[in-house]
Amino acid sequence: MSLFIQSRVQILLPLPLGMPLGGALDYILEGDLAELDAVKLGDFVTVPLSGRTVQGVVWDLNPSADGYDMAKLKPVLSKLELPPLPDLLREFIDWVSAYSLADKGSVLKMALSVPRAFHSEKKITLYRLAPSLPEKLTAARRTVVDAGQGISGLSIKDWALKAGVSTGVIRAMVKAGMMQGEEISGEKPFAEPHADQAGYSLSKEQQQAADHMSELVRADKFKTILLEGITGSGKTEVYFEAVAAALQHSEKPQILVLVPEISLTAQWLERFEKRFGVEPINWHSELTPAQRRRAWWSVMTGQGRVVVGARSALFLPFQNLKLIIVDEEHSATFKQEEGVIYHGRDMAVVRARGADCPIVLASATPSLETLMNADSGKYDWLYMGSRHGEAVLPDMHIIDMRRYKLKSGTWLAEPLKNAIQKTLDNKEQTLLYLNRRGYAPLTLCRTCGHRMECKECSAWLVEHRKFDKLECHHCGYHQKKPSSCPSCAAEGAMTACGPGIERLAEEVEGLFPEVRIAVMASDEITSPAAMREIIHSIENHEVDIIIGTQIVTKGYHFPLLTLVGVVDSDLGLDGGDPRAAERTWQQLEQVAGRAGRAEHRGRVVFQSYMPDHPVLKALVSGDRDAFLQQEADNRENQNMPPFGKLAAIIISGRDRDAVLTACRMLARSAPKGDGFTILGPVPAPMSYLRGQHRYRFLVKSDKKINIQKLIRFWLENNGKPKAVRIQIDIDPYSFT
DNA sequence: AGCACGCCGACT
DNA sequence: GTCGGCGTGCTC
Repeated sequence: MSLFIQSRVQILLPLPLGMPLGGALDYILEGDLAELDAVKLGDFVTVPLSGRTVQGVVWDLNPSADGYDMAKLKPVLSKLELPPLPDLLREFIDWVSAYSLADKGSVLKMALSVPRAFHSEKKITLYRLAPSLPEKLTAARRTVVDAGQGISGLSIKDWALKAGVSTGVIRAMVKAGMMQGEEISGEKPFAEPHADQAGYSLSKEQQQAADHMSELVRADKFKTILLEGITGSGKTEVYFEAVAAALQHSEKPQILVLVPEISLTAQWLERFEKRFGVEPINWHSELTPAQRRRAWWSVMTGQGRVVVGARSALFLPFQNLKLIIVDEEHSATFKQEEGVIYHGRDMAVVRARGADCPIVLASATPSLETLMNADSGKYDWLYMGSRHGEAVLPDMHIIDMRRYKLKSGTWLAEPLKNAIQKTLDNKEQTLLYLNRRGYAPLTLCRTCGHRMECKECSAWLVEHRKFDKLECHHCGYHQKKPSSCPSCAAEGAMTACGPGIERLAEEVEGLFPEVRIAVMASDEITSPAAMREIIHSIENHEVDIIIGTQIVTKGYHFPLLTLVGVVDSDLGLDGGDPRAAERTWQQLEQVAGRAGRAEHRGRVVFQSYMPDHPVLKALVSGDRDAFLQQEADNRENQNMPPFGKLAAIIISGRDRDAVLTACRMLARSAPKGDGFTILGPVPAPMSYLRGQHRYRFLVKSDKKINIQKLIRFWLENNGKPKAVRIQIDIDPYSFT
């Protein structure tokens, strides 16, 4: 009779099934699956979808009956024998989808980005000694029994290893019934971190911050803490104490540490291992499928303790999340710009609120948003203003480049060259910072002025002499450098313009022929192992001068590094982006922080053509507060975040006319009202990217307006524009 | 994401 | 004539 019980359920499929309502699909539960409690929220099921079978997650057990035509519904085919997706993760997915206006299926897809995780799950068999054993045993079997007292479950291989016998002995014992096997579904567990071994000796300031955080961890409640510590103040060691507190405070706690670029954190991993005795669980996009499955399962089963990962780790199925740390919280890398567009730091706070656990935002240069939340008392604010140990803050000054005439094709002014020489004489290290990969950012024809541009993007092609090519940094397109001008055919007239770090390295080699140089850029260092190697060679003083881009700003600590030269401090200061100044300040402050982190006093030199710019003045005078206050005032006057809300709507497509038509349509139907304005359309910052034309609207509103609702209303009251894609970016990161 | 449907170019 | 290119649209 149970055959006649039927009920409607909603199943969310990990597929991008259309915007903006694209939610779960309706199916019917029938037969055994319709029995009471046979299927629960979060259960994994298989369902038919346009002729094939797909996996999905039960999202609603009692959907309103007026949805999809009941007669057309198809049945849920089967339930997979798996634990359900945790409630908190389901709620988080709902929240992220509602906030970012990305459809739920896409968000679920991120959470389930585990190849074949619930398909062919690994089975491992663990063995234990049988409760009663014969009196007489062979010598080998005796050693196994002696070694195995109180051991509950090991694989055959681990038993053999433990007892020092061959696997044959164990196998025979299994066959003879002296061992009992239990088949466990799942992956090999990760080692447990040791929280109780001694930590570091902390300064009084560090200890206070650590104590405060540990107390909040023990309080076991949602709370956001800004841990602000100047570069070199030892933030990592301090938040490790909060991690230790979380590990000690509860049963099977789980801890998430978000870092900006996981593949570049070799030093961080070493520090973690030193403190906790084991490696943490890594989560990032470059894991192999097997690594990914193992990490996901360890989190899903509650076995995994500490995960360190990129922003996507927020979507792991934690069972018992007790603490989140966001390291370098100001970092732009936390903003995901493709697919589901979200800010990892902001979503981390939401995740912590859902899990009702504390979250620590750590940075030497916190974002304006975070500082304002701390200032208003919404966040707890811990400040560490002194460097750990003997280290003192570096001495900073600006070189006014207008006073020096540089030979063409060179970028280092006299005072910086002298400073480098002096540093070399002292047997210390120099870091030259230039945030430009490649040899030269522009190649132009001296005869006709033709510029080498990407055909698919509105960007110049950057010369990479090392790889003998011109490359687009936006889409990856590359070609050989032409010997004659593609426009006027002039021979040998193609000229490199402007500096990239390769070219800077060339200049340095010319000036100091004897020195050992390391060039650090993302295209040179392609693996964590390569990074580790280069870091070690710097630590071992096998390098005198480091020439690097962005990636050197990430928390490295080199005791002998005493001089930092910022080759072009003005990069990124022009252009109307209101966030440019803040970003440049953060970047330069971070780079400057690399200097003099041990007993040697550091020195930082900024080369600039705009020495009076507020960013540089703030850096040199150390008067951060005045600078940030001015930034805050600017934003307030323009009603920009965090004072008002902002969203970008990007219309893109291969066919420019279709894009413009869609824009006109949207402009015509743009809602009007109080408390908000819709600006645009204008060409987006990269108006032609990967062969896609891109135009943008900006929606700017007061804080009290529900900007998501407004955008939904607008887009839903519009016919579906043809042949274009509409992307919504809530809280866009760059807003020119 | 798949998969079907559909409307234009060069092949036995 | 038809094989097949991939643009467009739909899936409970």
